[in-house]
Amino acid sequence: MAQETTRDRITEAADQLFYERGFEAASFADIAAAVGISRGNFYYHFKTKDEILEAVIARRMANTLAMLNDWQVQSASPAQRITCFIRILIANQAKITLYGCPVGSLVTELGKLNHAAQAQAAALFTLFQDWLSQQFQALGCGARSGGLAMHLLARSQGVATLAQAFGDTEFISREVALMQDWLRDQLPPEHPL
Amino acid sequence: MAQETTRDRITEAADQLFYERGFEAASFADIAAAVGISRGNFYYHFKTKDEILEAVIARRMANTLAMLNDWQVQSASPAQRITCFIRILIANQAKITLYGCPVGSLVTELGKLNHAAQAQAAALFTLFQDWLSQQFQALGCGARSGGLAMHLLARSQGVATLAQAFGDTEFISREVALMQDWLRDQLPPEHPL
DNA sequence: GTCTATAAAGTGATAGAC
DNA sequence: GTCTATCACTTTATAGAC
Repeated sequence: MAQETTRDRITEAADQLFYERGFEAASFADIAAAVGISRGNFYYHFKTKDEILEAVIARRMANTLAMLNDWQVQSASPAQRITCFIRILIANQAKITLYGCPVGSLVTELGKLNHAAQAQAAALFTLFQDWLSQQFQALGCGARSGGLAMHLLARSQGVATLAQAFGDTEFISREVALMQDWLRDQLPPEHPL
Repeated sequence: MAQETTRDRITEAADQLFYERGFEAASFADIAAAVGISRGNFYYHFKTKDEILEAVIARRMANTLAMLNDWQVQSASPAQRITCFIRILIANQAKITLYGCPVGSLVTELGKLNHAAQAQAAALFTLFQDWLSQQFQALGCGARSGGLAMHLLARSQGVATLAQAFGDTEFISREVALMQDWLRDQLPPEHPL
């Protein structure tokens, strides 16, 4: 692994600040302060704010792919892999309660701003959707797989939104249990949990 | 009904722009242009941007209460009333596909901004939650009513988020059908649809 | 590769004429 | 009640010294 460049440190700080404060609200000054460099130095690494956003989305894509591959390798069955997805809500409950879903909130904001990068950000959803769809396929759900994947994605989005609105981690636990019940109901007899 | 005041026209335009562009991104200049008055005149009616936000939230509270009362009066059964709620997704599908849910996106943004009005905005969710909870109570769902109401609220939030992300109205239709199936499953035998 | 200084435009907000 | 003019500040972005 190569040494972490200043560019990487900027991207990392921007990733976090875009999540915590939103894309527009997070200013260059905020990011520069977080990294510990001057605003001027900034433009040596990124020419525009949109370039930083692009780098942040690319970083998230890479991190998401790595996570999905981890789940793919470390889980024994498709049903267990889907359970990994459902349980991110638990693993990240503290941050979700404060800031919502990093993907959902970014895509929503970019949509309202009519920002060209909205489609790239939405591709993060597609990453999850395709992967989940593959798992449902492996379970034998056939043509229903894509719809089941979108359904689960929507469920977790809604949970994140309401958990943030009310600052309620208990709600996350209850809904995660419901999603696991739902998953059990989708399993064909030949693929129990 | 009294004549519409300039203050009302400002609140109405701000309501729409906060929805379409977001609270921070919608500037005084934008709102003033939409109403057709000068920026200076603005401050005769509202001293700060937070005051406009307060007025917008109050407006939405009043409109929501009126809508819930309408459903209460015009529907014959609790199950039909819950169906009214589910079907807002269909009624507003064009705007939802472009801008997401007006309540969810506002609450998420205000949370990220650490804005004091986040709690007031979240009270819009509580309005729906209490009303839905009453309907489930009337159906005989007892202690489960509050949880069922939150569950349905989360489902519709998730659908709005993904529909905006992908610009997909078809997805709304499919998920609305699933929600109606779900509702049917919650109904006790003595309260069919 | 990092800094200071600064430009150019937009923001919320104010003062005062009419 | 509405306007114009303006302030103080922040934003993204640039220029040039080191």
